[in-house]
Parts: sequence; C-alpha cells; structure tokens
Amino acid sequence: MTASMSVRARVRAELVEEIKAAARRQLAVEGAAALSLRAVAREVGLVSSAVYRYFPSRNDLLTALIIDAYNAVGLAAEAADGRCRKADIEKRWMVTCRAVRAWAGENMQEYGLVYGTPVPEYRAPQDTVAPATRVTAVLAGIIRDGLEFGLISDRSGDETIPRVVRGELASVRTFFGIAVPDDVIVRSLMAWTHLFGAISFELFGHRAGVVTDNDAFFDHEMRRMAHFVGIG
Amino acid sequence: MTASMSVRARVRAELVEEIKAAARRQLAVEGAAALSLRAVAREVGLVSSAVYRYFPSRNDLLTALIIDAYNAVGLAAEAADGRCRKADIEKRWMVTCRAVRAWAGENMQEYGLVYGTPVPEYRAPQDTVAPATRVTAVLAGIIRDGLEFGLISDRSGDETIPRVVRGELASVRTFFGIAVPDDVIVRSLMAWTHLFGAISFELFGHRAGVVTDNDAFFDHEMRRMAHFVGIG
DNA sequence: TGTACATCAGTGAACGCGCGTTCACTGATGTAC
DNA sequence: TGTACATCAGTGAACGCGCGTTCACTGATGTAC
Repeated sequence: MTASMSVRARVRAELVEEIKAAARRQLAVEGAAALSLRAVAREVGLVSSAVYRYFPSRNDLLTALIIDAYNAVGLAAEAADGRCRKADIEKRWMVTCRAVRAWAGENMQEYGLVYGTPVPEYRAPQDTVAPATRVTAVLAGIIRDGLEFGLISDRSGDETIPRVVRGELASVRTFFGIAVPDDVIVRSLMAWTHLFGAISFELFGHRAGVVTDNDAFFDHEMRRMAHFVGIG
Repeated sequence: MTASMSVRARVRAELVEEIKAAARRQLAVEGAAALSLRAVAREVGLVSSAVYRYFPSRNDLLTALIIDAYNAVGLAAEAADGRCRKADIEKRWMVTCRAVRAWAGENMQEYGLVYGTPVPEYRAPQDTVAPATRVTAVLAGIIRDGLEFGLISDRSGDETIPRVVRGELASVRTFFGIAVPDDVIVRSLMAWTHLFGAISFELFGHRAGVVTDNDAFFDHEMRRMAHFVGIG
C-alpha cells in the first residue's frame, strides 16, 4: 500500500516538476509579471483548472519558483565551494562568487525574481527564508574557516566602527558560529553586498558601455573584495 | 500667437504631468507590471482613449517614468553635492550617497523600475541614457575634484590590475575628463557598484534580520567605501 | 475686428483578448474487508 | 482473489473582470486673411 501510494505520489511529484519547469520557461521569456497559470497549463497539456490540483493559486506557484531559485543558486555555491581544498580560502571565495554569477547569468529572470524588485503586495512566506540563506552560509563558512586557519588578516583599527553599528552585529555573529572580530563582520557584510550588487548591476544593464569584459572585471573586483575582507 | 500657442502647450504639459503623477502613484501601490493606462485615465478623470493624445502607448508612458526617475535621483544627487564646499570631498561623497538612498527609499518602485529587474522584452530607448548617467557623473565629479585637490591617496601598487581589466578602463577615463590612475578608476567603479548594491539589498529585503539600523549601517559602509577609493 | 477654416482634446462604443478562479462532473486508481 | 467504496486527477463550461488600442465623432480653441 505504501508502494502503490507512492506510485501516485511519484506521478504527482513529476507533474509538479513539469509545471514548475514550464513556469520557469515562461518566466525566462516574459518575466515574472506575465507568468500565467493558463499559459503554463497549456504548455504542460492540462486544462487550466487542473493546475489547481497542484498549486492552490498563482501566488503559490510563484512562491515555489522563488524557493527553487534560492535552492538552485545555493546549491551552485555549495558545489563550487565543496570542490576546493578547505584551506584554500581565496580560491573558495573566488569560485563561489563565480558560481553565483554564472547561475544568475544563466537564469536571469529567476535571479531577478529573488534579487530584483519585489512585487509590492506579495509577501514571501516563511518557507523561503531557509533556502534564501544558503549562499550567505557558504560565504560565511569560507570566512569562518579563514579565521580558524589564521588566513584572514585582522585589520581592526584601520577603521572606527560606530557604537550603533557594533550593536547591529550580534545576530550576524551567531550566524558565523564562532567569535569573529567586529571589523571582519562588517567587511563580510560589505563583500556579500558587493557580490550581489555587482551581479545585479551587470545583469540589469548598468554596466553596458562601461565594462565590456564582464568576466574579467567581475573576477578582479571579487578578488579585491576578498582582499578587503582580509583574505589572501 | 506664440502666446496663445503656449497656452494650449502649457495646458498640455500640465496634463502630461498629471498623467505621469497618477501613473507614479499607481506604480507605488501595484508595481510596474500592474500599471494600466485605463486605471491612470480613470484617476486623471479622462476616458481611456484620451490618454493616447499624450502618450502613444503604455510603453511610452513607462519610458517617460523611467526618464523621470533617472532625472529625479540625479537631481537629488546633484543638489546634495552642490550644497557642500567643493573641497570637502568626503562630505560630498557621503551626502551624495545618502541623497541617492533617501530618494530610493521614498520612491521604491521608481527605483525598482530603473535599478531592478528589467522586463525581458522592453528595450530602453536612447533618451534614457543621458538621464541615467547623472548620479554617476556626480560621483565621478567628486573623485575628479579629490584628485585635483590632492585629497585622494594613490594606492596603486596595493593591487595588481590584470592587463585585460586595464584595457577596459579607457571609456571610463574619458568620463572623468582628467587623467585618473587605473587603480582609482577600478576603486571608483566598485564604490559606484557598492552604492547601488547596498541600496538594492536593503530595499529589496535582503538585509531584513541582518541589519536593523539601516541608516547607521549604510553610513558606515559608504564611509568605508570612500576610504576604499582613497578619500579621507 | 470678423469670418472661414484648420487643428486639437476629449468622447463613447467597439474589437478581441487573456486572465484567475470556481464548480459539478466523469473516470481511473487505490483501499478495506 | 473479488467486490464495494473512497480518493483523486483531469474535464469543460462558466463567471466576471480588466486590459491596450482603434476609430468615427463632436466641440472647443487657435490661425490666417
């Protein structure tokens, strides 16, 4: 009975994936705003009302795509990082950044769905929170290991951190899991910001006419951000 | 006759502004995707077809909003910078960054319209290019002045810039209008990227649960980016 | 200053379209005894 | 193994909606003489 149950369940899961795949294809062509349940149904070969057996509404389908996108980019980052020697901190940083950028370039509308302009009324449900932190966790892991291996130079004292900003850092500190100097936390947050800022700037067209070899420039700026953090 | 012509023209210009204002209001509530000519017409008190006397299509209205947004944020940056003593480079940098962020926070959907996910089919026409560079021009002006006043420390040599990246910098150099060391150009591009990266990260919700006092953190990171560029 | 004509703003009806969602239904697949 | 029942997937029609855009039109405002 579990076996037969799971036949039905397996077919169901496959169709869920088919629907999401069709939705992703539409997303890439038309953008999130134009994503329509009816068009998705048509592409999958279902009547429009049948999709409601799988997703209770268009919004739920969108939420599923958001979760998938976070998981996909997170997985790409984890895989890239995982292929490196653990002590090769600078390389881990670089390949992770490159992996995120590569995924974003290949899945621009999905990237835009999670890192672009939010839809005003739409509120992301709680299920998106955990997947959303995967890339961040990889970056934090690299910095944590760098600190533990003594491969991150402490430059505390170069800059004075205002008291009010220091007070901000508690929640981030627990995210690292070890004691991290305030200064490294701030630098890490900035590098994290810069990674996505650079990708968005490029993909959303703001480097057109400014940078032509985007691969080379991205690489260089990410290396400099690594150095900024104290890596290398 | 020029006088009477301009009466008609003035009324026309006013109505163009009214339509754009209504569209902006809708944008803020529903997002760019849901912006509808018919709803705009209703709000202005016109029949939907009458809007076509002012904008040939929905896309042209959107383009007008994009141009306005670039001009508005550009004007905010210019005004903030203009209120500073010319030689006070660090202050000019800071108030300009703050002005851009403030404008973005108050006009989030307009910000998203220009710095967020682009609509796949939509191609921004040439008229948007000049307004789009206004903020960038202010930032470049600050750095240019800093160099001329000898207030930007040259740190060339700290980092090796790959040849391929050096080759990229010609078009940016002409934008500055004076001779700028390669290293300063790269740092400037990164600071420019960081400014919008930080604003987008905050406004698009990726700092929720990470940073709570966004004002303070933004200030601190922008100051650090100023130092990164060599200012102060 | 007055008249004839041209330009322009705004109207209202219509075209053709696609959308999200609901609902009563038909068969097929699974479950319990 | 066989039968009676329950669950589930998919159908097709319908509801009610708003959208962008076109078009022939009516008046009002401006122009030329």
